Amino acid sequence: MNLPQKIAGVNKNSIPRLVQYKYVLKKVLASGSDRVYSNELADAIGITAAQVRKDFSLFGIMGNKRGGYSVSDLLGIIQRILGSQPGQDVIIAGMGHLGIALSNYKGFEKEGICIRAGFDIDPVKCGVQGNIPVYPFSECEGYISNRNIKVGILAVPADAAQLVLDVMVRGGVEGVLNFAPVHLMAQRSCVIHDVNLGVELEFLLYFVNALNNRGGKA
Amino acid sequence: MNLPQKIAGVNKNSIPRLVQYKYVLKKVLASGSDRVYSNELADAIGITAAQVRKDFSLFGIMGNKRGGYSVSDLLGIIQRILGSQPGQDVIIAGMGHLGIALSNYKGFEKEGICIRAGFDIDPVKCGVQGNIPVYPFSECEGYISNRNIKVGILAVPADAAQLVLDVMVRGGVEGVLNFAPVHLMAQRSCVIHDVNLGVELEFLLYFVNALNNRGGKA
DNA sequence: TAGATTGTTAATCGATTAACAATC
DNA sequence: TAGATTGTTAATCGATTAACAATC
Repeated sequence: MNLPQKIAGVNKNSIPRLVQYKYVLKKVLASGSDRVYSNELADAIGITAAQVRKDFSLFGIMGNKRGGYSVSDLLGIIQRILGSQPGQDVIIAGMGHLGIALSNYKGFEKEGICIRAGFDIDPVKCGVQGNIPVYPFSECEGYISNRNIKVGILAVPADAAQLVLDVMVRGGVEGVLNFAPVHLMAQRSCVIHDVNLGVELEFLLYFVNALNNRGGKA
Repeated sequence: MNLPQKIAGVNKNSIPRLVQYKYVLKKVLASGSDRVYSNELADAIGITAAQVRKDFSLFGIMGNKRGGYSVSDLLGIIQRILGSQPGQDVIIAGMGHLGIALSNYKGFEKEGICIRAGFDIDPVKCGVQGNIPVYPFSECEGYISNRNIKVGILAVPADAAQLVLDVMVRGGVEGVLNFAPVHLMAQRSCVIHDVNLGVELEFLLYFVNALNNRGGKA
């Protein structure tokens, strides 16, 4: 199972934007202001004000016809929609540089996300890496089921990814963020969201190359 | 400037799929086969065969009404479309764990991509990290212009990102893969492609939370 | 040939943009 | 009030899916 196509008719593309609005709102709030306009939010993330209002409309978010939106109210509503509550525990399989980078990621904490532990087959990587304890991969399934972990990050090589996913799913994980460049299949119901860094870079290269071949040396 | 909206009427979503087809085709070729069917490609990346044929149709790629596609031919055509040629030089600004992870990324090399160097303000990070030389950030602009680097990866903290982008653009970069969680603006023409790992994780969390709130404890 | 797969067209679906009435 | 901003509807745009004729 990949991403579910539909959650109650919600525009899938609006979700990452809600997350971005949340980030911006926190900055605005920290800056002391409690009022924000749709065009300010739009500028802050590089979209149009109409898009912002449309997103809000889809989720029934209402502002004030005159005075924009209350930052703190809006933040609360968006956090509720996203399910951002304290205590969202996550584990990481594969503590290479990417795994460590994610375990160090600033800002997860203030979204209520806690990276609890890492797992690796390499004993050298076990112990403590950065902020989190790292255990042998053999303990992964038990850890997940004992602590009722719902989300895992897959940062292992491509050829190990399916096997590691199977272990995570057996442990009881319901969602996986997959950085391995392979298409995975979950045995049981588990949402898989793929992030392929190679594809992202090549996607960019396409546009750089395409623009050059238009202007110049094609 | 963010991603250009249109390159000659091409479906933007088909580009990352072309990259994925390329990966699959290389595997198939390595396995010794030189024939592939649209449904095989579809299964390998988790989409439908109709989507594969539609993508090909958009780029004028033709197979054989009976026998599918020649893997080697198809690979050549897709590589030409993507501009995958040897000698695509890339540099990285910010050699934290994410920067190092990217510099170690297997598989860039066989796509003709070469991560040439890293840059960091921290002298401790300079020298050699993994596979590439790391220079003081002060040398970044000169390096880019001297070596005619066209693409940069931004793996620095959010508050440094705009400044580092400005330097890269002054050096002559035409495309940037940005991992910093801020919306950047380029002075001159430069394609910016954002990858926000926090957003990706929260996007996944939304679906996990939403599915739970449907079935159970909402 | 008969069967299977392609390439393309038309239909559907979904997302974004534009426009504007409502209203504070 | 006059002006400005919202919330929503309609129009547009783009992407995916379905269907099927073409054909090897």
